[in-house]
Formats: sequence, structure tokens, C-alpha cells
Amino acid sequence: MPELPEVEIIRSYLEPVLSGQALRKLELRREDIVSTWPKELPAHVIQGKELTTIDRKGKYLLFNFADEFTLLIHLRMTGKLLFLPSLPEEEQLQVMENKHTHALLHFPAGILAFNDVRRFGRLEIIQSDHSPTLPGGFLTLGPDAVGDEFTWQDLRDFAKHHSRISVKALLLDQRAVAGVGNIYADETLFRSAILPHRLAGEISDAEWQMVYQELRNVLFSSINAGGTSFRDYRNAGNREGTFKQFLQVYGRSGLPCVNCGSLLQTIKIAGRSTVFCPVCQK
DNA sequence: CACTAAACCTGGGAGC
DNA sequence: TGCTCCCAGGTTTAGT
Repeated sequence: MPELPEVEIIRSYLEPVLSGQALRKLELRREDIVSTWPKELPAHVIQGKELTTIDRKGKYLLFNFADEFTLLIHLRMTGKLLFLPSLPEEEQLQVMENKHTHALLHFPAGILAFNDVRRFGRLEIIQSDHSPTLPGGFLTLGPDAVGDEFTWQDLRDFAKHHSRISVKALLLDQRAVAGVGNIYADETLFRSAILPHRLAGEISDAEWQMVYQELRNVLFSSINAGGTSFRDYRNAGNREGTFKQFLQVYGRSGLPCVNCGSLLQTIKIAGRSTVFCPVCQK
């Protein structure tokens, strides 16, 4: 799925074209991709309401509507948000007829389609001021990885309380820092020259500062390049991002390290494939 | 606390 | 062609 940079690309694309518009209709082709908090809330409660802003926290998109309602969208692995007016007519038709298009948000400016092959993605409609009832995954998010409030000390402090997890597992833990997934975790650790299976409790302050800097650098660079399209990711205009060409380890298992020429290795950490250079990373 | 596997799903690619 | 197996930008839950 999209990680933070890809979700941010989608957010920044949609915000100027949709904010200020009223949601004319929420068309659900499948009911099971939507949940509401509290449960009794009907999903159509946001129909007719003005979309005021589109925010992002970690990998969540927040469509903020009038009267304190918010539509949370998480794309998980293969979810896409496609703004149909940005697509050639032929592609619009394909999206409308695609069996994996599960929801359509009708705005005056056009239709926003939610498409998700694997159906892991979710739409969650919440009352913004009822925080105790919010979905757990959203409530426990740590600081956003590109936000101003995020500091290197957040990483170190999380490590103090979870000293026996690997540094890779820490980066993937959305409670430690929100928005990092498998691609950018591996890229960050390579650029920091740190082995992914090192224990979080044994990372020095200087190393945490390095991880923090490299994480921010790679995320901002990817945002500037339109994100990474490794396989499924497309932006709201159904176009690929261009950051794949700058990946140094992700997807390069068995290929030579760009620094030293050693063959990159793959191990499993926290259930995820992890690619690293056994020589450059210490 | 922390690790693993399984669950949620579909499709693409490799190997036979 | 077709079958089987493995893999996938994520997260949650159950079991050890």
C-alpha cells in the first residue's frame, strides 16, 4: 500500500479540488468496507455536508465535513482514490466498471472513486468530537513522521519502553512514529548504515538522530518525486510516482549494494521482508 | 513484553 | 495452457 509520501500526494492533490464542496452522494457498492463510530451512526450522515478540509495523519486520510463529522480513509495495501475528472474518458469508464471499485463519492466537481483489489482498505465515518469511540488504530498513532512535532527524542523514548524490539520493528510501529512502512523503513536504515535487526535499546542517541534525519530526508524526497510506485500505487489522477528509481535497497535483494557492491540480503523481521547491505550497515 | 502465525483478500510471477 | 506455490507499500488478533 501507499505509505506516508503516497498518501500525502493523494491528499495534496484532492484538497484544492474538493475542499469547500458538498458531498452530494455517498454511493456504496459494498457495505463491508465502511464502518461508523459509534456503530449506530448511519454512513449516509455525511451526505449533503460540506467537505471543509482534507488532513492526513500517518497513513490515514481525514476528510473533515461540516458538523464535526470526519471520513477516515486507510488504503492499506492496494487501495486507490481516483478523481475521475482527472482521468481520460476511457480510464474513467474502466474505473466505473471495475469490480474492485467499492465506493463513489459524488461531488459537484466530479466523482472520487475508492478502488481496492484486496479489500483491506477501510472507510470509517466518525463524529470528530467523540474521541473515546474512535478506531483503536487511529487513536494510538504516534507523531506524524513529517510533522513539526516529531523529534528524534520520540524515537529514543519509544525505544526506552520497548528496548527489546528491533529498530526495524520500531520504525514500522505506528505508535512510535506514524506513516512509515516497509519501503521507507528499509531505505532509512540503509541510509543510516544501521542493521535492521539491531535492538532498539542498543541504538545510541547519535544513531537515533541519524535515523530521524534520514527518515525525514527520504520521506520528503519521495513526496517531491510523487511517491513510489512499486506495483499498485497510483495517485488520484491514476498516475505513477517516480521515486522507485531512487530506492537503494527495497526491491533490490540479491543485487549489488550501490555503495560497496556486496550483494544485498533479505531477512524476515516483524513478519516483513527486510533488505539490507551486510557490509555497509553496522 | 515480544515474537510468530494467521486472518483479512486478490492477482501476478515463477517454476513445473 | 494450466496448476501450485509464494509473494505483495498494512494492521489486528490470537496464541506461545
